[in-house]
Amino acid sequence: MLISPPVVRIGCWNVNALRVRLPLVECWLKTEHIDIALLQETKVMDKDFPENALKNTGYYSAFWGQKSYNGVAILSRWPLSDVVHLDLNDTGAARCIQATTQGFRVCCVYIPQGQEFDRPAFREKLSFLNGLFHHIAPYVQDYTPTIIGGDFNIALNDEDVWDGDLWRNRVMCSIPERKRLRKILWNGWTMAQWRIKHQKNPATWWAYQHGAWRKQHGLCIDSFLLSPRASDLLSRFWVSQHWRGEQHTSDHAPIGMELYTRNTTSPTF
DNA sequence: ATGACGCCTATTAGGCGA
Repeated sequence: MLISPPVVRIGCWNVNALRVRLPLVECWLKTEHIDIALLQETKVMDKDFPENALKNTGYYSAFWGQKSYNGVAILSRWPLSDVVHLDLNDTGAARCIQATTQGFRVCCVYIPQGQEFDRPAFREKLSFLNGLFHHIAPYVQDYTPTIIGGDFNIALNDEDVWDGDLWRNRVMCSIPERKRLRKILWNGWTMAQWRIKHQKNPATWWAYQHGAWRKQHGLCIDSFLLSPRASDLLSRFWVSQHWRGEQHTSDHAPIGMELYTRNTTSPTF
């Protein structure tokens, strides 16, 4: 029986294929003392998900995968309940899974990258963002602290990109997608990055090509969005960029945050 | 440079991601 700690540590990582990354992911979970993890791009079907290996490492898991692409999972030291698979843009892609654990509602999202403006994939990206807005809107005023974490594939501002001028109006930085993410934020969600409020937010993704990591050509596209109640509990936020420098690593770095588990004064919900 | 890197699927070449 685990004793409730005063804080809970939540991690989030686009792992780019869980099976090849499992040793690195387990190393990350252990060294960063992660209690709850949100994983994207697991690229593994449910029948092949390494549930037993993770159980032996100390985590329950909820997962929704498919062959070759996409795939999301939530790991927790505590049992997961109310697990739902959400097809937010009616494409059938395994891109959103939600569960409740240790009193937190956790929603793990892998937003489509969008490819090019004239492709269906870009319309599906905007449609996913519209669907996400509506799905999470009721949670803003809910007393259960809610966390939306994942790979948003959107750099919200030019300051979130290594070269804002070069990236302006390209996919991941364009006005339509930024508007949709900002609309979600304006509805009451807090980006965990705001807790550390740098001039430039720390990057979370560097392309495998072009020596992007070596040149520090990165973008901030991974985040946690916190409901007001969760935002009230936010203690720390960090980007663990060094994992991007490992051999055989993902093109994303993991992010993490610490939330207090104490009660806060209840407003009149 | 219709490239590059790395993973996937399926068999050594093509699709996709970002």
